[in-house]
Amino acid sequence: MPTLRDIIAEDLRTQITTGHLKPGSRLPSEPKLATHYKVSTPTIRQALALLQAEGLIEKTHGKGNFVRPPLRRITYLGGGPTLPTPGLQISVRTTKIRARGHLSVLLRVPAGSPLTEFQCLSHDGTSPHSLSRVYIPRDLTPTVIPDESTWPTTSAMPLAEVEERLCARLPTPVEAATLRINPTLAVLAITRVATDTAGRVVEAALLALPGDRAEAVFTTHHTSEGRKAEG
Amino acid sequence: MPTLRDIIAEDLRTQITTGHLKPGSRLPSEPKLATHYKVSTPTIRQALALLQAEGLIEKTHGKGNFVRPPLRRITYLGGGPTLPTPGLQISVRTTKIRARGHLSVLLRVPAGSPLTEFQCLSHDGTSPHSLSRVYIPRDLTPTVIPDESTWPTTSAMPLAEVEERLCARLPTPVEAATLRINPTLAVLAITRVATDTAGRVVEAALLALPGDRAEAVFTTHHTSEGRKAEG
DNA sequence: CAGTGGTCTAGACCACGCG
DNA sequence: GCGTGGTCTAGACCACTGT
Repeated sequence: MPTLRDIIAEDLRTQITTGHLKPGSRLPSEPKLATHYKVSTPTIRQALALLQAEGLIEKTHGKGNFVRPPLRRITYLGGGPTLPTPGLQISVRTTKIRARGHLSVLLRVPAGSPLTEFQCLSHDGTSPHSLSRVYIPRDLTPTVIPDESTWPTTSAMPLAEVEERLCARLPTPVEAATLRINPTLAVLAITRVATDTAGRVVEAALLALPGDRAEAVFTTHHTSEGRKAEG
Repeated sequence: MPTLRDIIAEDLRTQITTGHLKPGSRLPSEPKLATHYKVSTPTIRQALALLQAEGLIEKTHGKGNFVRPPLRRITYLGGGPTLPTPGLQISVRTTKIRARGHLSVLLRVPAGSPLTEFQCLSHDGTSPHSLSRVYIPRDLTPTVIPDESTWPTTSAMPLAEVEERLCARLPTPVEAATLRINPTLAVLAITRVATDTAGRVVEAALLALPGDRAEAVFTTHHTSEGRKAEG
Protein backbone atom coordinates (compact mmCIF):
# COMPACT_ATOMS: atom_id res chain seq x y z
CA MET A 1 0.00 0.00 0.00
CA PRO A 2 2.24 2.77 -1.26
CA THR A 3 1.06 6.20 -0.20
CA LEU A 4 1.53 9.51 -1.99
CA ARG A 5 4.68 10.07 0.03
CA ASP A 6 6.10 6.73 -1.12
CA ILE A 7 5.32 7.43 -4.76
CA ILE A 8 6.98 10.85 -4.66
CA ALA A 9 9.97 9.48 -2.75
CA GLU A 10 10.31 6.69 -5.30
CA ASP A 11 10.33 9.20 -8.15
CA LEU A 12 12.97 11.40 -6.55
CA ARG A 13 14.97 8.32 -5.56
CA THR A 14 15.29 7.11 -9.13
CA GLN A 15 16.23 10.61 -10.26
CA ILE A 16 19.06 10.55 -7.73
CA THR A 17 20.28 7.01 -8.26
CA THR A 18 20.20 7.34 -12.03
CA GLY A 19 22.30 10.47 -11.77
CA HIS A 20 19.57 12.69 -13.09
CA LEU A 21 20.14 14.72 -9.95
CA LYS A 22 23.87 15.12 -9.35
CA PRO A 23 25.50 14.68 -5.95
CA GLY A 24 25.84 18.00 -4.17
CA SER A 25 23.17 19.69 -6.23
CA ARG A 26 20.22 21.37 -4.63
CA LEU A 27 16.70 20.12 -5.06
CA PRO A 28 13.91 22.57 -5.91
CA SER A 29 12.48 24.23 -2.82
CA GLU A 30 9.73 22.41 -0.99
CA PRO A 31 6.92 24.68 -2.20
CA LYS A 32 8.12 24.18 -5.78
CA LEU A 33 8.23 20.41 -5.38
CA ALA A 34 4.75 20.57 -3.85
CA THR A 35 3.46 22.44 -6.89
CA HIS A 36 5.20 20.07 -9.27
CA TYR A 37 3.81 16.94 -7.65
CA LYS A 38 0.44 18.59 -6.97
CA VAL A 39 0.58 17.85 -3.25
CA SER A 40 0.87 19.94 -0.11
CA THR A 41 4.19 20.78 1.52
CA PRO A 42 3.79 18.40 4.49
CA THR A 43 3.47 15.51 2.04
CA ILE A 44 6.61 16.62 0.21
CA ARG A 45 8.37 16.88 3.53
CA GLN A 46 7.39 13.32 4.41
CA ALA A 47 8.79 12.09 1.11
CA LEU A 48 12.02 13.99 1.73
CA ALA A 49 12.24 12.54 5.24
CA LEU A 50 12.21 9.09 3.66
CA LEU A 51 15.10 9.96 1.36
CA GLN A 52 16.91 11.57 4.27
CA ALA A 53 16.57 8.39 6.31
CA GLU A 54 18.09 6.48 3.40
CA GLY A 55 21.03 8.86 3.34
CA LEU A 56 20.21 10.07 -0.15
CA ILE A 57 19.67 13.72 0.72
CA GLU A 58 20.72 16.19 3.36
CA LYS A 59 18.55 19.00 4.62
CA THR A 60 19.99 22.28 5.78
CA HIS A 61 17.75 24.79 7.45
CA GLY A 62 17.72 28.02 5.49
CA LYS A 63 19.59 26.60 2.50
CA GLY A 64 17.71 23.70 1.00
CA ASN A 65 17.73 19.99 0.31
CA PHE A 66 20.85 18.58 -1.29
CA VAL A 67 21.73 15.32 -2.94
CA ARG A 68 24.25 13.70 -0.65
CA PRO A 69 27.59 12.75 -2.22
CA PRO A 70 28.13 8.98 -2.33
CA LEU A 71 27.65 8.19 1.29
CA ARG A 72 30.57 7.63 3.55
CA ARG A 73 28.80 5.72 6.24
CA ILE A 74 29.77 5.94 9.87
CA THR A 75 30.83 2.47 10.85
CA TYR A 76 30.79 1.31 14.41
CA LEU A 77 32.90 -1.78 14.91
CA GLY A 78 31.60 -4.00 17.63
CA GLY A 79 33.33 -6.53 19.77
CA GLY A 80 35.81 -4.44 21.61
CA PRO A 81 36.83 -1.03 22.82
CA THR A 82 36.16 1.59 20.21
CA LEU A 83 39.32 2.80 18.63
CA PRO A 84 39.97 6.31 17.45
CA THR A 85 39.14 6.67 13.79
CA PRO A 86 41.65 8.71 11.84
CA GLY A 87 40.44 12.06 10.62
CA LEU A 88 37.93 12.60 13.35
CA GLN A 89 37.74 15.51 15.74
CA ILE A 90 36.69 14.45 19.19
CA SER A 91 35.79 16.76 22.01
CA VAL A 92 35.53 15.31 25.48
CA ARG A 93 33.99 16.81 28.56
CA THR A 94 34.80 15.09 31.83
CA THR A 95 32.64 15.32 34.89
CA LYS A 96 32.47 13.55 38.19
CA ILE A 97 29.09 12.16 39.09
CA ARG A 98 27.57 9.52 41.29
CA ALA A 99 25.76 6.41 40.15
CA ARG A 100 22.01 6.39 40.33
CA GLY A 101 19.12 4.54 38.76
CA HIS A 102 19.82 2.92 35.44
CA LEU A 103 23.56 3.63 35.65
CA SER A 104 24.12 1.81 38.90
CA VAL A 105 22.36 -1.21 37.41
CA LEU A 106 24.50 -1.11 34.27
CA LEU A 107 27.75 -0.78 36.19
CA ARG A 108 26.61 -3.10 38.98
CA VAL A 109 27.63 -0.64 41.64
CA PRO A 110 25.57 0.66 44.56
CA ALA A 111 23.71 3.91 44.07
CA GLY A 112 25.91 6.83 45.05
CA SER A 113 29.17 5.25 43.90
CA PRO A 114 31.58 7.77 42.42
CA LEU A 115 31.89 7.65 38.65
CA THR A 116 33.70 9.55 35.99
CA GLU A 117 31.58 10.59 33.06
CA PHE A 118 33.06 11.37 29.66
CA GLN A 119 30.79 13.19 27.28
CA CYS A 120 32.21 12.80 23.81
CA LEU A 121 31.13 14.45 20.61
CA SER A 122 33.00 13.53 17.46
CA HIS A 123 32.91 15.44 14.21
CA ASP A 124 33.90 14.46 10.72
CA GLY A 125 34.83 17.86 9.40
CA THR A 126 31.74 19.96 10.03
CA SER A 127 29.26 17.11 10.25
CA PRO A 128 28.52 15.65 13.67
CA HIS A 129 29.42 12.02 13.84
CA SER A 130 28.51 10.48 17.15
CA LEU A 131 27.50 11.37 20.64
CA SER A 132 28.56 9.20 23.51
CA ARG A 133 28.66 9.13 27.25
CA VAL A 134 31.13 6.79 28.86
CA TYR A 135 30.97 5.92 32.55
CA ILE A 136 33.87 4.46 34.48
CA PRO A 137 33.94 3.69 38.21
CA ARG A 138 36.13 6.32 39.86
CA ASP A 139 38.40 3.76 41.50
CA LEU A 140 39.34 2.34 38.11
CA THR A 141 41.33 5.34 37.05
CA PRO A 142 41.96 5.14 33.32
CA THR A 143 45.59 4.73 32.54
CA VAL A 144 45.00 6.50 29.28
CA ILE A 145 44.04 10.12 29.64
CA PRO A 146 41.20 10.86 27.29
CA ASP A 147 42.05 13.66 24.93
CA GLU A 148 41.50 14.64 21.35
CA SER A 149 43.35 11.65 19.95
CA THR A 150 42.21 8.81 22.14
CA TRP A 151 38.87 7.46 23.10
CA PRO A 152 38.24 7.21 26.80
CA THR A 153 38.62 3.62 27.75
CA THR A 154 40.33 1.54 30.33
CA SER A 155 41.81 -0.50 27.53
CA ALA A 156 44.86 -1.33 29.64
CA MET A 157 42.60 -3.50 31.71
CA PRO A 158 42.27 -7.14 30.73
CA LEU A 159 38.75 -7.24 29.34
CA ALA A 160 36.89 -10.49 29.59
CA GLU A 161 33.57 -9.69 28.02
CA VAL A 162 31.93 -6.91 26.11
CA GLU A 163 28.18 -6.81 25.72
CA GLU A 164 26.59 -4.47 23.25
CA ARG A 165 22.87 -3.86 22.99
CA LEU A 166 21.60 -2.02 19.95
CA CYS A 167 18.26 -0.51 19.25
CA ALA A 168 16.68 2.05 16.99
CA ARG A 169 15.01 4.89 18.83
CA LEU A 170 14.10 8.49 18.25
CA PRO A 171 16.66 11.04 19.40
CA THR A 172 16.12 13.15 22.47
CA PRO A 173 15.75 16.84 21.68
CA VAL A 174 19.36 17.52 22.64
CA GLU A 175 20.63 14.59 20.57
CA ALA A 176 18.70 15.82 17.55
CA ALA A 177 20.11 19.32 18.00
CA THR A 178 23.67 18.16 18.64
CA LEU A 179 23.82 15.65 15.81
CA ARG A 180 21.79 17.99 13.63
CA ILE A 181 19.36 15.33 12.56
CA ASN A 182 15.65 15.29 11.97
CA PRO A 183 14.03 14.70 15.38
CA THR A 184 11.49 12.37 13.75
CA LEU A 185 14.21 10.06 12.40
CA ALA A 186 15.85 7.33 14.43
CA VAL A 187 19.29 7.10 15.93
CA LEU A 188 21.16 3.84 16.28
CA ALA A 189 21.64 3.58 20.02
CA ILE A 190 24.30 1.33 21.48
CA THR A 191 24.74 0.41 25.12
CA ARG A 192 28.13 -1.16 25.69
CA VAL A 193 29.15 -2.80 28.94
CA ALA A 194 32.69 -4.09 29.38
CA THR A 195 33.60 -6.54 32.10
CA ASP A 196 37.08 -7.50 33.27
CA THR A 197 38.31 -10.96 34.11
CA ALA A 198 37.22 -10.52 37.71
CA GLY A 199 33.65 -9.96 36.59
CA ARG A 200 33.73 -6.28 37.46
CA VAL A 201 32.09 -3.82 35.12
CA VAL A 202 34.90 -1.64 33.90
CA GLU A 203 33.03 0.67 31.61
CA ALA A 204 29.54 1.44 30.42
CA ALA A 205 29.00 3.49 27.32
CA LEU A 206 25.84 4.96 25.83
CA LEU A 207 26.27 5.88 22.20
CA ALA A 208 23.96 7.57 19.76
CA LEU A 209 24.77 7.45 16.06
CA PRO A 210 22.77 9.32 13.44
CA GLY A 211 20.53 6.73 11.82
CA ASP A 212 20.71 8.27 8.38
CA ARG A 213 24.40 7.54 7.99
CA ALA A 214 25.54 5.05 10.60
CA GLU A 215 25.80 1.30 10.72
CA ALA A 216 27.29 -1.15 13.17
CA VAL A 217 29.32 -4.16 12.12
CA PHE A 218 29.93 -7.26 14.18
CA THR A 219 32.21 -10.02 13.03
CA THR A 220 32.21 -13.31 14.84
CA HIS A 221 34.96 -15.81 14.24
CA HIS A 222 34.15 -19.39 15.00
CA THR A 223 36.69 -21.94 15.99
CA SER A 224 36.81 -25.44 14.54
CA GLU A 225 33.27 -26.21 15.53
CA GLY A 226 30.38 -23.87 15.29
CA ARG A 227 28.85 -22.91 18.56
CA LYS A 228 25.57 -24.55 19.08
CA ALA A 229 23.68 -22.31 21.39
CA GLU A 230 23.87 -19.00 23.07
CA GLY A 231 20.88 -17.91 25.04
CA MET B 1 14.96 22.94 22.38
CA PRO B 2 11.90 20.94 23.35
CA THR B 3 8.98 21.45 21.00
CA LEU B 4 5.28 21.22 21.76
CA ARG B 5 5.37 17.59 20.76
CA ASP B 6 8.18 16.88 23.24
CA ILE B 7 6.37 18.64 26.06
CA ILE B 8 3.14 16.73 25.47
CA ALA B 9 5.02 13.44 25.08
CA GLU B 10 6.86 14.14 28.32
CA ASP B 11 3.60 14.73 30.15
CA LEU B 12 1.99 11.54 28.86
CA ARG B 13 5.21 9.63 29.52
CA THR B 14 5.25 10.51 33.19
CA GLN B 15 1.57 9.62 33.46
CA ILE B 16 2.39 6.19 32.06
CA THR B 17 5.57 5.51 33.99
CA THR B 18 4.10 6.67 37.28
CA GLY B 19 1.21 4.30 36.75
CA HIS B 20 -1.32 7.10 36.44
CA LEU B 21 -2.26 5.43 33.18
CA LYS B 22 -2.49 1.66 33.69
CA PRO B 23 -1.01 -0.85 31.23
CA GLY B 24 -3.61 -2.00 28.74
CA SER B 25 -5.85 0.98 29.29
CA ARG B 26 -6.95 3.16 26.42
CA LEU B 27 -5.88 6.76 26.09
CA PRO B 28 -8.43 9.42 25.25
CA SER B 29 -9.05 9.71 21.53
CA GLU B 30 -6.72 11.95 19.57
CA PRO B 31 -9.24 14.77 19.10
CA LYS B 32 -9.90 14.75 22.85
CA LEU B 33 -6.19 14.86 23.64
CA ALA B 34 -5.85 17.70 21.14
CA THR B 35 -8.56 19.65 22.92
CA HIS B 36 -7.05 18.92 26.32
CA TYR B 37 -3.57 20.06 25.35
CA LYS B 38 -4.90 22.90 23.20
CA VAL B 39 -3.05 21.75 20.09
CA SER B 40 -4.05 20.34 16.74
CA THR B 41 -4.36 16.63 16.07
CA PRO B 42 -1.17 16.34 13.96
CA THR B 43 0.81 17.64 16.93
CA ILE B 44 -0.83 15.10 19.23
CA ARG B 45 -0.05 12.40 16.71
CA GLN B 46 3.62 13.40 16.67
CA ALA B 47 3.75 13.17 20.44
CA LEU B 48 2.10 9.75 20.33
CA ALA B 49 4.58 8.62 17.66
CA LEU B 50 7.36 9.45 20.11
CA LEU B 51 5.81 7.31 22.81
CA GLN B 52 5.18 4.57 20.29
CA ALA B 53 8.84 4.58 19.29
CA GLU B 54 9.72 4.17 22.95
CA GLY B 55 7.44 1.18 23.20
CA LEU B 56 5.20 2.88 25.74
CA ILE B 57 2.01 2.80 23.70
CA GLU B 58 0.47 0.79 20.91
CA LYS B 59 -1.82 2.22 18.29
CA THR B 60 -4.58 0.19 16.71
CA HIS B 61 -6.43 1.59 13.76
CA GLY B 62 -10.10 1.94 14.54
CA LYS B 63 -9.69 1.19 18.23
CA GLY B 64 -7.40 3.68 19.87
CA ASN B 65 -4.08 4.21 21.61
CA PHE B 66 -3.25 1.83 24.43
CA VAL B 67 -0.66 1.78 27.16
CA ARG B 68 1.60 -1.14 26.36
CA PRO B 69 1.98 -3.76 29.09
CA PRO B 70 5.53 -3.92 30.47
CA LEU B 71 7.41 -4.46 27.27
CA ARG B 72 8.64 -7.87 26.33
CA ARG B 73 11.32 -6.80 23.91
CA ILE B 74 12.24 -8.81 20.88
CA THR B 75 15.84 -9.78 21.32
CA TYR B 76 18.05 -10.69 18.43
CA LEU B 77 21.14 -12.56 19.54
CA GLY B 78 24.11 -11.91 17.33
CA GLY B 79 27.17 -13.94 16.69
CA GLY B 80 25.75 -17.06 15.17
CA PRO B 81 22.90 -18.68 13.35
CA THR B 82 19.60 -17.54 14.74
CA LEU B 83 17.95 -20.20 16.79
CA PRO B 84 14.24 -20.79 17.02
CA THR B 85 12.75 -18.98 19.95
CA PRO B 86 10.19 -20.98 21.90
CA GLY B 87 6.63 -19.79 21.64
CA LEU B 88 6.95 -18.21 18.25
CA GLN B 89 4.90 -19.00 15.17
CA ILE B 90 6.98 -18.90 12.04
CA SER B 91 5.65 -19.10 8.52
CA VAL B 92 8.12 -19.71 5.73
CA ARG B 93 7.65 -19.30 2.02
CA THR B 94 10.31 -20.89 -0.15
CA THR B 95 11.03 -19.75 -3.67
CA LYS B 96 13.75 -20.41 -6.18
CA ILE B 97 15.36 -17.34 -7.62
CA ARG B 98 18.57 -16.31 -9.31
CA ALA B 99 21.18 -13.98 -7.90
CA ARG B 100 21.28 -10.46 -9.22
CA GLY B 101 22.56 -7.07 -8.16
CA HIS B 102 23.08 -6.63 -4.46
CA LEU B 103 22.45 -10.30 -3.70
CA SER B 104 25.19 -11.63 -5.94
CA VAL B 105 27.60 -9.23 -4.25
CA LEU B 106 26.55 -10.34 -0.77
CA LEU B 107 26.78 -14.03 -1.59
CA ARG B 108 29.86 -13.57 -3.78
CA VAL B 109 28.35 -15.56 -6.60
CA PRO B 110 28.01 -14.57 -10.26
CA ALA B 111 24.77 -12.96 -11.36
CA GLY B 112 22.29 -15.59 -12.40
CA SER B 113 23.42 -18.21 -9.90
CA PRO B 114 20.55 -20.29 -8.56
CA LEU B 115 19.50 -19.46 -5.03
CA THR B 116 16.85 -20.56 -2.63
CA GLU B 117 14.97 -17.76 -0.93
CA PHE B 118 13.20 -18.25 2.37
CA GLN B 119 10.73 -15.56 3.29
CA CYS B 120 10.01 -15.85 6.97
CA LEU B 121 7.45 -14.06 9.05
CA SER B 122 7.35 -14.82 12.74
CA HIS B 123 4.54 -13.95 15.10
CA ASP B 124 4.38 -13.78 18.84
CA GLY B 125 0.73 -14.57 19.32
CA THR B 126 -1.05 -12.02 17.19
CA SER B 127 1.73 -9.47 17.06
CA PRO B 128 4.19 -9.63 14.17
CA HIS B 129 7.69 -10.20 15.36
CA SER B 130 10.19 -10.17 12.54
CA LEU B 131 10.42 -10.33 8.80
CA SER B 132 13.38 -11.97 7.18
CA ARG B 133 14.60 -13.16 3.86
CA VAL B 134 17.31 -15.77 3.85
CA TYR B 135 19.25 -16.61 0.71
CA ILE B 136 21.24 -19.80 0.28
CA PRO B 137 23.10 -20.92 -2.84
CA ARG B 138 21.09 -23.72 -4.42
CA ASP B 139 24.02 -26.15 -4.43
CA LEU B 140 24.33 -25.87 -0.66
CA THR B 141 21.13 -27.72 0.04
CA PRO B 142 20.14 -27.21 3.65
CA THR B 143 20.25 -30.40 5.60
CA VAL B 144 17.57 -29.03 7.85
CA ILE B 145 14.24 -28.52 6.16
CA PRO B 146 12.81 -25.18 7.22
CA ASP B 147 9.43 -25.56 8.83
CA GLU B 148 7.41 -24.09 11.64
CA SER B 149 9.85 -25.16 14.33
CA THR B 150 13.22 -24.47 12.81
CA TRP B 151 14.80 -21.48 11.27
CA PRO B 152 16.20 -21.97 7.81
CA THR B 153 19.92 -22.26 8.11
CA THR B 154 22.67 -24.49 6.96
CA SER B 155 23.75 -24.91 10.52
CA ALA B 156 25.18 -28.34 9.80
CA MET B 157 27.92 -26.56 7.88
CA PRO B 158 31.08 -25.65 9.72
CA LEU B 159 30.80 -21.90 9.91
CA ALA B 160 33.97 -19.88 10.06
CA GLU B 161 32.73 -16.33 10.23
CA VAL B 162 29.51 -14.47 10.62
CA GLU B 163 29.30 -10.80 9.78
CA GLU B 164 26.32 -8.78 10.87
CA ARG B 165 25.66 -5.22 9.76
CA LEU B 166 22.98 -3.27 11.58
CA CYS B 167 21.34 -0.04 10.73
CA ALA B 168 18.21 1.88 11.54
CA ARG B 169 16.08 2.67 8.52
CA LEU B 170 12.49 3.37 7.71
CA PRO B 171 10.40 0.38 6.71
CA THR B 172 9.35 -0.23 3.14
CA PRO B 173 5.60 0.02 2.63
CA VAL B 174 5.24 -3.76 2.69
CA GLU B 175 7.37 -4.07 5.81
CA ALA B 176 5.28 -1.46 7.59
CA ALA B 177 2.08 -3.24 6.59
CA THR B 178 3.37 -6.72 7.45
CA LEU B 179 4.88 -5.79 10.80
CA ARG B 180 1.97 -3.45 11.46
CA ILE B 181 4.19 -0.56 12.45
CA ASN B 182 4.05 3.14 11.83
CA PRO B 183 5.70 3.73 8.43
CA THR B 184 7.41 6.84 9.81
CA LEU B 185 9.18 4.85 12.55
CA ALA B 186 12.39 2.94 12.04
CA VAL B 187 13.06 -0.75 11.81
CA LEU B 188 16.26 -2.33 13.04
CA ALA B 189 17.68 -3.86 9.87
CA ILE B 190 20.26 -6.61 10.03
CA THR B 191 22.25 -8.02 7.16
CA ARG B 192 23.91 -11.25 8.14
CA VAL B 193 26.47 -13.03 6.00
CA ALA B 194 27.82 -16.42 7.07
CA THR B 195 30.98 -17.87 5.62
CA ASP B 196 32.24 -21.43 5.92
CA THR B 197 35.80 -22.55 6.56
CA ALA B 198 36.50 -22.62 2.84
CA GLY B 199 35.61 -18.96 2.57
CA ARG B 200 32.39 -19.60 0.73
CA VAL B 201 29.34 -17.57 1.61
CA VAL B 202 26.87 -20.07 2.94
CA GLU B 203 23.97 -17.82 3.76
CA ALA B 204 22.89 -14.23 3.53
CA ALA B 205 19.97 -12.99 5.56
CA LEU B 206 18.12 -9.70 5.50
CA LEU B 207 16.13 -9.11 8.65
CA ALA B 208 13.78 -6.35 9.66
CA LEU B 209 12.76 -6.01 13.29
CA PRO B 210 10.17 -3.52 14.48
CA GLY B 211 12.14 -0.67 16.02
CA ASP B 212 9.61 0.03 18.74
CA ARG B 213 10.16 -3.31 20.44
CA ALA B 214 13.36 -4.91 19.16
CA GLU B 215 16.95 -4.86 20.23
CA ALA B 216 20.05 -6.78 19.21
CA VAL B 217 22.58 -8.12 21.67
CA PHE B 218 26.16 -9.02 20.91
CA THR B 219 28.40 -10.60 23.46
CA THR B 220 32.11 -10.84 22.80
CA HIS B 221 34.30 -13.02 24.93
CA HIS B 222 37.94 -12.12 25.04
CA THR B 223 40.69 -14.58 25.66
CA SER B 224 43.60 -13.91 27.98
CA GLU B 225 44.62 -10.76 26.22
CA GLY B 226 42.28 -8.14 24.87
CA ARG B 227 42.38 -7.75 21.17
CA LYS B 228 44.15 -4.65 20.11
CA ALA B 229 42.69 -3.77 16.76
CA GLU B 230 40.05 -4.77 14.34
CA GLY B 231 39.59 -2.66 11.25
C1' DC C 1 -23.98 2.44 12.20
C1' DA C 2 -20.74 5.49 15.24
C1' DG C 3 -16.10 6.14 16.72
C1' DT C 4 -11.47 5.58 15.93
C1' DG C 5 -6.84 6.30 13.79
C1' DG C 6 -4.31 7.16 8.88
C1' DT C 7 -3.52 10.29 5.21
C1' DC C 8 -3.57 14.63 3.21
C1' DT C 9 -4.64 19.70 2.45
C1' DA C 10 -3.65 24.74 2.36
C1' DG C 11 -2.23 27.57 4.63
C1' DA C 12 0.31 30.51 9.05
C1' DC C 13 4.28 31.83 11.64
C1' DC C 14 9.06 31.40 13.20
C1' DA C 15 14.21 30.44 12.76
C1' DC C 16 18.10 29.99 9.95
C1' DG C 17 21.66 31.18 6.07
C1' DC C 18 23.23 34.33 2.89
C1' DG C 19 23.84 38.51 0.31
C1' DG D 1 15.62 41.48 3.31
C1' DC D 2 14.72 37.44 1.05
C1' DG D 3 14.32 32.62 0.41
C1' DT D 4 14.81 28.56 2.79
C1' DG D 5 13.32 24.72 5.88
C1' DG D 6 10.95 23.72 10.88
C1' DT D 7 6.79 23.78 13.48
C1' DC D 8 2.04 24.05 13.95
C1' DT D 9 -3.02 24.79 12.77
C1' DA D 10 -7.85 23.41 11.64
C1' DG D 11 -9.81 21.14 9.21
C1' DA D 12 -11.31 17.12 5.14
C1' DC D 13 -11.70 12.49 3.64
C1' DC D 14 -10.84 7.52 3.87
C1' DA D 15 -10.16 2.91 6.26
C1' DC D 16 -10.65 0.11 10.08
C1' DT D 17 -13.05 -1.73 14.42
C1' DG D 18 -16.69 -2.48 17.06
C1' DT D 19 -22.22 -2.90 17.74
